[in-house]
Amino acid sequence: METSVSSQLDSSLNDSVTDGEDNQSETSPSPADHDQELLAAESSGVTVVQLSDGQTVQVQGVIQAPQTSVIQSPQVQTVQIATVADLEEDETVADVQKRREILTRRPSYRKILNELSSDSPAVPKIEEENTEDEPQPISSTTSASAPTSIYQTSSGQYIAISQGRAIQLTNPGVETLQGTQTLTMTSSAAPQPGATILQCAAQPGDSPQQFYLQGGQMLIQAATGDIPAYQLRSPNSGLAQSIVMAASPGGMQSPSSQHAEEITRKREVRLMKNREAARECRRKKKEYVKCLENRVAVLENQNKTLIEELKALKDIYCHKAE
DNA sequence: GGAAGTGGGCGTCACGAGCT
DNA sequence: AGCTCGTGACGCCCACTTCC
Repeated sequence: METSVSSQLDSSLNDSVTDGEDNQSETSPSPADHDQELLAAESSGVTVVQLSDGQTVQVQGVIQAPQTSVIQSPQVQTVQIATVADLEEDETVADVQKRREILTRRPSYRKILNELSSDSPAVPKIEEENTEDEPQPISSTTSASAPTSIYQTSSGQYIAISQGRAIQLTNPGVETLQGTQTLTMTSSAAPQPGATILQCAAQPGDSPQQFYLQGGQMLIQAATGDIPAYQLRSPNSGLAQSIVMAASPGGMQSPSSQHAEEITRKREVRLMKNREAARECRRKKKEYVKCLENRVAVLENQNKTLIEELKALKDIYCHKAE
C-alpha cells in the first residue's frame, strides 16, 4: 500500500508546495500573514524557519517528510510520514522486508534517525562513530575544554595523552614526579601506514614495550612477556576514550588469583563498555529529542501557514459566492 | 551567605533483543 | 546457550538558581 499511496502523495504534495506558498504570498497581503511563514529554504539539510517575531531560525536535523506544504488532514500526514520510510526508488522487495523486520525490533535512536534520514535528506545521519571532523556537540565538558585524554587502567594507573602527543603514565597515590612516566611517540618507524610507534620502558634498562597508535584507534602490544595483553577501545567522537589493560604485573601468579583477576578484568571491561554505551546512548537520545523538537517547530509553522492559506481561500470563495 | 530546589551528566545495574 | 549491545531506571554528584 505504501508505494502507490505515498508516491502519489509525494508528487501531488510537491506540486502543491509551491502553489501553496505562492498562494500564501499572493493572497495574504498583510505582513501579519507572513509572520508564521515557513520559508522552507532547505539547502544542505538546513531548514530556515521564520518565527512570528521576525526571527529567522535555521533548523538542522529536522525529521521531516519530503513534502513541505499541503492542505490535508492530519491523518494523511501521519500516513505519509509513516510510509515515506519505506520508500526508496531502487528498493527491492527484500529490502522492504528487511526494513520491516528491523522496524519491528526494539527501537533505537540511531536506527530511528537513520531510517528517517535515509529517506529525508533534511535529517542528518547519526554516524556509526562520530569523527573529529564533526564539530563537537553541545557541552561535552571533557572533550570541549580538555585537550588531554585521560585513561585509567585496570591497575589504577592513569594514562594522559595530550594533543601534543605527549603521554604520561601516572601511578595512583604517587603525587611526585617519580610516579609519572613521560613517553614519546615516533611516527617514522610505523609498521603500518599512518601508525605511530610509542616505546615505553618502565625502568631504565627494561626492554621497551611498543604501542602502536593508528588513526583514532590505539592498538597496544607488549614487547616483553611481562604483560600478556593489552586491549584498547578505539577513541571516538570526543567521547572519553578508554584503555583496558589486561596486564598481570606480577607475571607469576597462582591459578586462583589469575582466575580472580580474569573475573575482575572481565567485569572492568564490561563496565567500561557499558559506560561508553550509556554515554553514546544519551548522546543519541539528545540528538533524537532535538530532532523531534525541530520537527515540532517546523510542523507548527507549516500548520500555521496552512491555516492562513485556508483562511485566504475561504475568503476568496466567500467573495465569489456573494 | 547559606539552605533548598532544579537540571544535567554520569556510572551502574537489569533486562530484552539480536547474533554466533 | 552464551555473548554483545542498546536502553530504561536508579542513585549520585555538581553547577546553577531561587528564596530566606
